[in-house]
Amino acid sequence: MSSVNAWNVPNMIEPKRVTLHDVAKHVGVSKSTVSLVLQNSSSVSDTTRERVLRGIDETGYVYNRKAAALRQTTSNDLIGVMVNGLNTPYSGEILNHCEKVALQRGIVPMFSSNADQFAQQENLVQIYMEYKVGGIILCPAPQTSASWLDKIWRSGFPLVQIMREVPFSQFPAIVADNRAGTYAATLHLIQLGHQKIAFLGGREDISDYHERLAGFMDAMNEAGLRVPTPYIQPIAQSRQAGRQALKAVLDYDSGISAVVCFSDVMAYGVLSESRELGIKVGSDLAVVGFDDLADSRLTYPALTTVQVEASAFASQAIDLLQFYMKNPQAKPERLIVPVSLMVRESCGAPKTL
Amino acid sequence: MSSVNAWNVPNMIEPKRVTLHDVAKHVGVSKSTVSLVLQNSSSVSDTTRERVLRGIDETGYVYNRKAAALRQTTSNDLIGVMVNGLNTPYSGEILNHCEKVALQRGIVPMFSSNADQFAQQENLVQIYMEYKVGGIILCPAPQTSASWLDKIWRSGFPLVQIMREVPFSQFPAIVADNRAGTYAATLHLIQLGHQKIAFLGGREDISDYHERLAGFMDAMNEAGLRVPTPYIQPIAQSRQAGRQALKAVLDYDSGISAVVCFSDVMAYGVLSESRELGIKVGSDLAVVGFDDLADSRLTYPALTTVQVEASAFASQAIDLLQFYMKNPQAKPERLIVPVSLMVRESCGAPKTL
DNA sequence: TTAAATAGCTGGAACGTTCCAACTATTTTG
DNA sequence: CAAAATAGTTGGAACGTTCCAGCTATTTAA
Repeated sequence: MSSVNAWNVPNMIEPKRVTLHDVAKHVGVSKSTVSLVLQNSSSVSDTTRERVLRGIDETGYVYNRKAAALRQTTSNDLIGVMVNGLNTPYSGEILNHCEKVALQRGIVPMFSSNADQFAQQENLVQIYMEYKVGGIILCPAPQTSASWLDKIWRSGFPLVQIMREVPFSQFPAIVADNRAGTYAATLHLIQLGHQKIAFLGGREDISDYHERLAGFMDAMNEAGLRVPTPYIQPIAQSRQAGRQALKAVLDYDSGISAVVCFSDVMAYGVLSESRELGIKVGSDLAVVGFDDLADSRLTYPALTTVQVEASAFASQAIDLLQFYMKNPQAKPERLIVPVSLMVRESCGAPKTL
Repeated sequence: MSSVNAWNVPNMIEPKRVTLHDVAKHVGVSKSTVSLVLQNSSSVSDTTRERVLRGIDETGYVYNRKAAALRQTTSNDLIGVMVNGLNTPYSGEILNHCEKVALQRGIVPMFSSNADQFAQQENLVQIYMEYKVGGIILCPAPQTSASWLDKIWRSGFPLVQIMREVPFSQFPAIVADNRAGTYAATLHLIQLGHQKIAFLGGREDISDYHERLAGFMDAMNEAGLRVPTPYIQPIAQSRQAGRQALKAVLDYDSGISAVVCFSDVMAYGVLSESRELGIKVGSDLAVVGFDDLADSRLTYPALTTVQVEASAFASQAIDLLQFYMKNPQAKPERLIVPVSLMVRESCGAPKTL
């Protein structure tokens, strides 16, 4: 083994930190000049820039963002991004795209999750503030109030909501076209001849649930189809919940021939449960999801679902946040991410045609 | 709507930042005292602590971590955690548990992903250093070298590897008992009477692949079973890859009756493809995975798999990192996370018995 | 030819903490 | 009762940057 091992090398006691000043001395300029080089200032000649850059390399200098941020009046290279779960598939997509976009723009995202708990959200937003982030992207936990959001803004931290929004608040938000999505999905099922259609999953204390349910109801009402209360099963959203919800709803009415799921993950649960119950998805039961996770085209049968591009959330959220970081007084925008129904096999062949 | 809206409130121009000094003046003590209160120092009387705390509340003071960190010699309340993907299920579990553990200990994790690319890893670790993290937890990207790890250590940043480790390096690492895991899984299949068993998925440039493959080969060799080269399909790991790999391997030998998958995600792909091909998993084909994601007990059939507790990775990684932050010269530990075979339905009923 | 403008660089003050040595009461010890 | 120890508090010097106003040559304008 050619490499030197850590325990053979007791000199990691950091001989001394190399600072801007050290680089300056080494190169023979002032620290101000070195600082200007780091900031890509145009008022430094190419030759000195060259020399300083080399000096930085030779001394092994590493920039100290903490010191920099202390002096700077506004910090626009650090933002907080809080989702509702670090291990939920759709959030994962968001995080992934946020990181990509942020890195492209030279801004560093501090990721965290509120785990759908307001207390944790409060705690972590406090930490964001202590780190003096330039702004916050937030998927608000249940029980987040408009006045709380207001408090954050007034403390000087621009904030944009994603995926969900606090009811009756008017703060910047980027949400999917939830209502249109479930409407399209439900309409599609109705056109296939289904009449007894259930709506499975979601939490009643979160805005997107109501929007998606509304889209479903729109289509059902327009078609004059009845929706008995037990057809609606708002029992959170997880694979497990999907399995339970399907069982519950079929228990109530075994004639149900189609289900609209709050999310793809719910739908995966429905797929599993169907298989267990010996129900053939596609022919016996039509299933549609919401989100269009990468996996959804790889299930069998492939899942019909409403696509919401996670990358759109990510890039628009960062765009919008940066906008508010520059213009904190600007009018709050509410952006709608378009959706599109991806028809695959899980909704089956036409029944009436 | 009772709340005041942001755009009605043009006074968000931050009247002025409240500092330690302001709090001190407000309470009538020195800034040093306020600082001591913030650090929970025992050398401040209960009555003044009380007063200061109230003062902090009244002035709306928010702690400035950047300023604090600038003065502190060592920062042990901020660490970097880099996984190989923000949107891969197992990494999601790790992130989730890391956040939980970190928050309990009052340390803030900066999450990021190297996307399995060394260049991105280098870039982000540089940023970690610029933020003066106290240490780094890293799932190393392919092509990470021992000398690179050494460089990080020597710059004063303790680092522990998780899930994988750089070959021929001897730096702290926490890895699953990969070899024992696939050995147990393969042995189980052999005992069920299977003889033609394939190994699907994984990347040859990452350590865990070789360990898992070795465990598989151990069991096969011990049983005297042949493993033609095409039985081994190292084509990354994803649901898509799982589908492809199964097709490829059955194409080569349709007599294969069992597959050991590099990961659960691979196995999900195998499950989907089997269904598409009309192969009954459990009776026609035995499938085992690796990881035991939460979903794996909810698939149909439920997936037999090797369980590796993500929470163990998370808490042990943070433990170990904190240890090295305190004792940078300590001998590097290599911790093995135990695994256990979870027998469910996807490996089917005994064949020979 | 002189005044004004500019390009390039500079030293010092500031940012908001923590650390340190020192200071004052108060309590304990011999 | 004096000396020593202790509990509680304090001001000032760091930490490593950025910002600002100013400085010196050089170039441009009049």
